[in-house]
Amino acid sequence: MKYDFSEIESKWQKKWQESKVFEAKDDFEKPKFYGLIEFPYPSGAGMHVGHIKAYSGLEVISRKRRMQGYNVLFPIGFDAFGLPTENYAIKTGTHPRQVTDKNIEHFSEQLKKVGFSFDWSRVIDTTDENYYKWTQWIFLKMFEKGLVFRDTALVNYCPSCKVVLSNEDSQGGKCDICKSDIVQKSKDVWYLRITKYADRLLSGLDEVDYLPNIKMQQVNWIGKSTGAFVDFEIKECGEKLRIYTTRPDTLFGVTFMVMAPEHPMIDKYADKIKNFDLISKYREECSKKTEFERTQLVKDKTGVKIEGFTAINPVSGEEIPIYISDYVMMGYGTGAIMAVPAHDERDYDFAHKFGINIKQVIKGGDISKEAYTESGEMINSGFLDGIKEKSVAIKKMTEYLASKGIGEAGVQYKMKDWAFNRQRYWGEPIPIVHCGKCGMVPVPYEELPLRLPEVSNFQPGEGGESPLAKIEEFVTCKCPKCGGPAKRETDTMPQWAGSSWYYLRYVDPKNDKMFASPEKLNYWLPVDWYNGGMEHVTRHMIYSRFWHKFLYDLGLVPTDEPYAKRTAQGLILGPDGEKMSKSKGNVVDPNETVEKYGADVLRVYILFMGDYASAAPWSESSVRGCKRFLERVADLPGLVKDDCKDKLDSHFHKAVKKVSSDMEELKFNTAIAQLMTLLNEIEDYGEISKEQYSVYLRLLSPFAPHLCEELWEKSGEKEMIALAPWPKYDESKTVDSTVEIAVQVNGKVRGTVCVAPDEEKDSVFKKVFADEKLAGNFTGKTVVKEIYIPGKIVNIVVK
RNA sequence: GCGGGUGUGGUGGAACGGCAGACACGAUGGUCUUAGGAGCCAUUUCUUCGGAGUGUGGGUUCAAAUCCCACCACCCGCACCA
Repeated sequence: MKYDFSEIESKWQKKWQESKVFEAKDDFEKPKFYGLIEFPYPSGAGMHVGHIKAYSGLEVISRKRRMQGYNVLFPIGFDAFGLPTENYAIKTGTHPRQVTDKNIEHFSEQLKKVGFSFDWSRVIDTTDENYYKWTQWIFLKMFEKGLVFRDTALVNYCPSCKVVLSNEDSQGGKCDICKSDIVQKSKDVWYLRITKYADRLLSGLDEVDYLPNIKMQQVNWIGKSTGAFVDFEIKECGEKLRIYTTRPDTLFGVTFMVMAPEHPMIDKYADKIKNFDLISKYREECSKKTEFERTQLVKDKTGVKIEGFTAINPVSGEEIPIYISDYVMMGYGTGAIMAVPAHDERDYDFAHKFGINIKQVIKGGDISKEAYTESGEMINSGFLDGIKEKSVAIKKMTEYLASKGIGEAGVQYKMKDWAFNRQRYWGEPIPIVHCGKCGMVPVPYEELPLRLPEVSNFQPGEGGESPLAKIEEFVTCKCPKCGGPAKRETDTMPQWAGSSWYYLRYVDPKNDKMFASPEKLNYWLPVDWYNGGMEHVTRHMIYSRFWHKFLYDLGLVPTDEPYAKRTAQGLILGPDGEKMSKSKGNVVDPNETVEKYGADVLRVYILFMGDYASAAPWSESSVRGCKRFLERVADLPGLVKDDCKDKLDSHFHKAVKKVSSDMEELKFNTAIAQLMTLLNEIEDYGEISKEQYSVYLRLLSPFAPHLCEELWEKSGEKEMIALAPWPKYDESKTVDSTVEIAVQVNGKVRGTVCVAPDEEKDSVFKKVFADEKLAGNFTGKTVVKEIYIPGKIVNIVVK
């Protein structure tokens, strides 16, 4: 058959759309499969090959599930709020709404050309007011439950985008969007109290099936540590300075203490500090330091001794000096530490620079050279002396602290509360009203959605305030509580808001009474399999797990965790092996491949190019190889014979087994390789039965659906292959009647012998020793040991 | 620095502790052609043809790419988290 892919592909894309085969049915009797891919941000640049790889994995799984008889929900939507669209709108003077609509249309068209089996009847758009109504609704529920709070804080601020960023969006001190250096700025910030869920976000990981590296990253991100809080009295003012430590066992080794520059006690007792001028100067220097300086100068500790403050070690009674230094941060623990230079590298560096005494309390290492951070026998530690186990010493000290009322066991997390506002136009308005009399008042639920007003200028204000602040009609309003004059909040939600619950909306996208009906949620949740990029494993995933757990606590969703299983695809690198980027000029446009080789070739190539979870470079010549493969498949009908012998039968049973299981394990490359091998075998043999042909097409159809539909139809089938039953295999038929196994002598392969898979040992060795080619290996030697693993190998040890 | 991962032909990559290099790409030779960046056939880890080979060096085992120990290189997270 001539393989006219463009004709075949447009024909079947049209048929799929018209017949609605990929629309999920709310048939609660059928077993369900909910496959989720990360919905794209519809950028003006259009689709990237990375999108295709990200979607292809679950695309083939979803197609397989339909063939296995599942009711499949494989939805698509658009995460369309966000800065790039807004920046483009500012640049071109177009409204973000128009930009978004145009981009979504363009994106949809491109996705359809690849033949993804998405349910296009459930498309969602986070910027649609019928969608963001519910984003605001959930926010108000959180407000109601005390999970939303406002605070003035030093925030990560991007001077270029003029926007406050969360810690997650400013990793490494760079803006996630424009890569500019972040500065610290004092601002009013809305927070979501995600830390309240820290422990459950951590323990919930035990119940889900995420790839190990994904779990690990989330565990790291949450960053739980256990230790103790200890109170040190300050002699001069009598107040207790509370610190957090993971090493209470080293309490006897404390030789100084350090406070963060922003620690409130410094201002509180300014009059008692003799060198306050010096301290103030140091604090100023710290606030000016860029993130770069702070991270690059880690080894070079700076600080100032607080003259006039002396702390008292609560267990030894020793008097110890207190310093301020920016190696201690206000944002973690209590903003103050006990320093044990003998057993902590950072404290050691600091003590070394400032000439502070170093007191060893754990035996081992060489304290004159470096801090000893391993475990060992406790010394110079009063009642802990002689203990060799770190955990025992920690336990004993913690119990002692608690019994004396000078401390207690404690837990800390690296994860911070979620800064939840942006001073931008293209986001969900925060539905809160500020009333002089009543304070912060939520917009009543029945007034949702709180719509974005029409604005002509999307440029943020110079002071970093939202463009909404300039719209008088929007800002001025009545307090929903007292009816008095009030002002609306003008900040909008961050991009991560809409994506925190979108998988819930897919279940019931047109519901106007609720974000989704309980019956439908009950049936479809949890998401059975979620695939996406590693870059979203810490931010988007943790945020959405948090929202989900919140909704679960309100009884609004049926499961504690949203995603039962999570995998991640590897990057597609440029042909040069580098990460694709416009500046390197190594970006591959998927549309060109579709035009030139067809969507089926593109799909097969992307899944064949390498291990799905690893990065792999693009290779156009390999794309051509996949084209050749499909062309040969298109010629397969010529080999179909009615009276074909069943010589290849076991090959087919093996292939069904391998392709089926490889797909489940994300090993699409070897699944396709198996189909290639089978094709080679068929061509070598020269004929194939009608039934075998049918099996072959069904196995290949998730990967190359257009071509397989066409061949399927040509072979006389009336129904689409998309709903044909997935082939089954017979385990007993995957085993050959004879196998050729290797014969090793002293571990080296010396020949082979043909035996039955379960042949008796005696019989096998009779054949081995009768073999003329092998005989030379035994002459003049004594057989010491005979090893036979049925179906695998023979190894003979001789001397 | 900490955490995780990877290391196999010219290339992408296969390989439940059991014949390393499946499947492809590329290359070489042949065939068919006015032509070949098409198709088909053959060869393709290295080799002094004895063997040697999965980053390096040890170990466990009848048997190691695979398990254990040490080291080296690269990639990805986090980064003064007390």
